[in-house]
Amino acid sequence: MEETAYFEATQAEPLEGSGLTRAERRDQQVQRILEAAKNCFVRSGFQGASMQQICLECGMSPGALYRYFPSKEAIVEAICEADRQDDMSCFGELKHTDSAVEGLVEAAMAHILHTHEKGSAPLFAEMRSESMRNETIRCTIEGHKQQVAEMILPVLQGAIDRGEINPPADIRTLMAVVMSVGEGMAINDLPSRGVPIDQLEAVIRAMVVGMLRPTGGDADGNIQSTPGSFSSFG
Amino acid sequence: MEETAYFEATQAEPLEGSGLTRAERRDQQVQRILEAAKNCFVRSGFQGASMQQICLECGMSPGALYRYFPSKEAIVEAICEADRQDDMSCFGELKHTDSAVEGLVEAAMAHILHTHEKGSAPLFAEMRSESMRNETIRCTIEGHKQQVAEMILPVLQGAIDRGEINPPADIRTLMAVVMSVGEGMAINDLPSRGVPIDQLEAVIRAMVVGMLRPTGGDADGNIQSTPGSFSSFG
DNA sequence: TAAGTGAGAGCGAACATTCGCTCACGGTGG
DNA sequence: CCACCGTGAGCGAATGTTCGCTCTCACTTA
Repeated sequence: MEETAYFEATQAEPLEGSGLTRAERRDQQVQRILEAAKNCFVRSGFQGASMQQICLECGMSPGALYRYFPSKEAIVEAICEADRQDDMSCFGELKHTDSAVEGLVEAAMAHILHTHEKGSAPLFAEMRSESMRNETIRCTIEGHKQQVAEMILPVLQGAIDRGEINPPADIRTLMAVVMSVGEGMAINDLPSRGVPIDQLEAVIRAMVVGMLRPTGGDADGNIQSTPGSFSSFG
Repeated sequence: MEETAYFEATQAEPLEGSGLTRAERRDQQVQRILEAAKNCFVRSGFQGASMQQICLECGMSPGALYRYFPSKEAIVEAICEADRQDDMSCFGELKHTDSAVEGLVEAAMAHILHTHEKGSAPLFAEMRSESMRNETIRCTIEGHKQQVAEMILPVLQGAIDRGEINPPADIRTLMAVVMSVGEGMAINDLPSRGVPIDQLEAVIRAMVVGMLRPTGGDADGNIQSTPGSFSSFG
């Protein structure tokens, strides 16, 4: 039906027929609706926001809006899909890392900062609770989680196989905890609460080190050496 | 029969057990409404659940229900308040521990298991997203967090002062991360996803050890003290 | 003890809104 | 000319809440 093509050209210039294809203009309108709906959903929640509010926010009549989306639910789904796809971009560089600890730390920090900058924590919280009762959104979220897990897992498994890390539990449990922890910190948007980034990173690194237990030679893992002799053998 | 559903549930039964004061009966009715509303809210969300659904669930007419709560919002607030108060019970024993690591691990496990058994993760997710736009609920949640923080903080601060632990960041950041991590794991309800409890505890302990850096412990996370721990190995 | 009383409990139809959504119709670019 | 874009009044259903009513029961009074 509708494609949620994700163009960087979010500069939805007001409706001028200035040299735009019909398809281009259509995409532009879709984007306009999505952005307006996102604002409304953040403000009032999926169920609390009304179509009238969305119409008002994007300057369209109901009839016009319903030419682009068949229902309110479709808008919600499109927004969730786009948000999760955007969120995934943080984990792209995970493949190129050779240290499991640093890879996880970087991914966590990227995720936290990305969520903070985009201000998408409220929307994610909304998605999270909506997923408890909406099948489609649950699938969207679960699919996203699955994809993220499939990026993290080989990194950890590889490190285990090479003997670089020695986690205290099987990898399935480890993954579950890692994902939950990441979600908890992203949704809480710690930077907005005045938590300094470098301090945050230090705690996260310590946490990751504790969970993964890098064996002896973690060269690049610049763990702040403590005066109190923090032993790190496996 | 079907049409007089309200009458059947309400007036017939309590008449028998009339060893009740008016005030006692009133409390009983309030509880009945709260439980019914909780079910509805878990099923459909705060905004999605209608007063009619709640009325049906607790076997009362709208008129009767509105004698106990002035508005739907008041019911939501009462439920959030009760849920958070119940949630707090997990952290009561934190004072009696002498090991910061074991205290945190026990508190985390207690919280996770409590949330799992009560099945309150969906309600908490709902509260979490509602708190983004509802002032009263935000205060309820923040107040709860504050109280939990005030139980954890002195344990950590004491351990730092005594030189038992050496965290990689200041205690404010540490607290923020600990709270976020705890929330992330409670809300994800890992036991219900098949994560074994002992494995989960092992990872959490390793995580806590990593964050707190006990000066006397070894890298396996086995702390010598605290025989009262309900865990075996890590 | 018997009759009376008033406040509270409960019912459920009805209230004014608001909801998501539709449709007949005017406009416009290709 | 046709195919699309956009309008906005309006649909039926559902929303949270109210109100006039009946009934019950702990209480007073005779």
